[in-house]
Amino acid sequence: MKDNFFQRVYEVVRQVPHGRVTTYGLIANSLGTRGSARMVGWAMNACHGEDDIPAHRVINRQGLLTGKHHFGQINLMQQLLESEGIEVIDDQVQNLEKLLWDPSKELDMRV
DNA sequence: TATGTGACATCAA
DNA sequence: CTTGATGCCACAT
Repeated sequence: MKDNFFQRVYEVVRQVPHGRVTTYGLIANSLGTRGSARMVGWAMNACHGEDDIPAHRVINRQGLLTGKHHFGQINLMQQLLESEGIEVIDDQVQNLEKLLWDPSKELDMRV
């Protein structure tokens, strides 16, 4: 099982640098499925069955912690981000463009 | 088999 | 500027 699609998403998320964040659209874009950012979120929904998936580093285009509700505890996601040195205010990541990590750009996923 | 849903993104009005 | 509607692909029922 584990379609390559999901594994790809997990792998990218795992490779997100510490203290850095990425967005669903960016991941979806790097996967080659631009616009299907939902699949990234959907994959994350299944990330509970995976091991170490820093889903808290994955946020939406607005830098909003949309998926915080799925961490089991709403404050948890913000706590984790702040713990990494990321400034989060009102469930929103500050300096998003500075912390934003583009896998298709920073990561050479030629294959 | 078909329908609905989903942690989003983008376009149009 | 804001709000609404559509698309995307995979999974669940």
